[in-house]
Amino acid sequence: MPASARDRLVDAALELFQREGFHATGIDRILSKAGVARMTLYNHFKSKDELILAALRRADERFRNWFMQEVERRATKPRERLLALFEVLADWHRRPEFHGCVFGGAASEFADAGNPIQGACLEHKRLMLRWVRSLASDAGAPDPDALAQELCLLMDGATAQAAVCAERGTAAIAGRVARAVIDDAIPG
Amino acid sequence: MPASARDRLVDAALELFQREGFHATGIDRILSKAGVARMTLYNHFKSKDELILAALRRADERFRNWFMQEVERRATKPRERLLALFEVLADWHRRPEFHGCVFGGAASEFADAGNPIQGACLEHKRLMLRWVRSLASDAGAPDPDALAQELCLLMDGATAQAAVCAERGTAAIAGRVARAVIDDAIPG
DNA sequence: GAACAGATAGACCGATCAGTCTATTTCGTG
DNA sequence: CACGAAATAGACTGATCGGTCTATCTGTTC
Repeated sequence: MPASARDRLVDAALELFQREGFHATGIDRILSKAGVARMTLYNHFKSKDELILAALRRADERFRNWFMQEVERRATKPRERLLALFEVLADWHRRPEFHGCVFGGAASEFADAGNPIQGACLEHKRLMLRWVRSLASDAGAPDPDALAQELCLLMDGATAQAAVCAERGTAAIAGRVARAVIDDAIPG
Repeated sequence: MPASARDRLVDAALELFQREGFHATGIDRILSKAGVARMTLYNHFKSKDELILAALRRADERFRNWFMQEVERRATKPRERLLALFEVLADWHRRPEFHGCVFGGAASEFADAGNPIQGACLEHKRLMLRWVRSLASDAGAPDPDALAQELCLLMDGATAQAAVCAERGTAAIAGRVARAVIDDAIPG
């Protein structure tokens, strides 16, 4: 069963947005990449901004699912899962199609206050934070909220640096700091 | 003495680029904001990309000078200067015109390989890293390079988060982690 | 005052932008 | 087979894009 026109649109849009940015990607490029007619797009989305929102929603869902599965696959003990965060992060950064965090890019291209695209970026970060907090809680952190904030900050820093530098060892640096932070935060 | 047409162009361009992004900012908006004629721009720069490069060069120079001065003003002892990094960072994030790191935005909008704009972003990060390394060295860190990488990663993480979240307490979290990292890295 | 350099306004170019509309075709369901 | 929904190609709009060109004007400096 081939993917629906709508799915192909969102996939094509997401890939182009990540690779070339949002404003730099024209509707025509998305259409030809998805192999879809112009009116089909506007039957499913009332504007490019709505397509952007759909693409970000898909990016969030896909990325978080992948990330969570990878962490669970690599470690079972809660404390080791916190460390595994940074191994999975390194894997992501090493992928040839890695072009930085698409939510960071979206937030910088649509920084006008109250833009719903901003909200989608915020929601993604919020969901990631909540998940890391649950890991921190499982690991017995006395203040799981603080630990999660610190670990998410380290992940965002490594990703931001990896997006600018071709050098991709930033996740390892973040992981090194994370180990100290975790050891410091979790008794025993 | 009024600023030269060229200076006004670069200033106007930089402000618009930071606030609205690079592709989203048209030449006409820059011209009218700078109060400069169209041909004057193209007498000084052969293309919009060259204007972008000039704006990034100015951003780098201005930001680094301000940051270094603020750190030096706040602390004299080398170790305290490392901690002051995150106070100055917090000040930056609190500024009403803060819209994230313009170099991160540029890198995400011009991610095509070999783009000179990428090079300008890389150079900025490289110069910041070098300066932090010299601070770490002054503070007696046995491995100033590693400490500087960790601190820069923390700064980038705090800035990336502050750009997405309206909540701006991220520099304080990074500073908290930084203190532990510094205490761990520097003997005594 | 003459010559020259730099800035000016604004018309103009071809390309592309997001979005609309029509007319045709495809295809699963009753 | 017939109906209707969905997708198709492609023409079209008005606006804007980055960039070029000309003709005028302003302000130094010999």
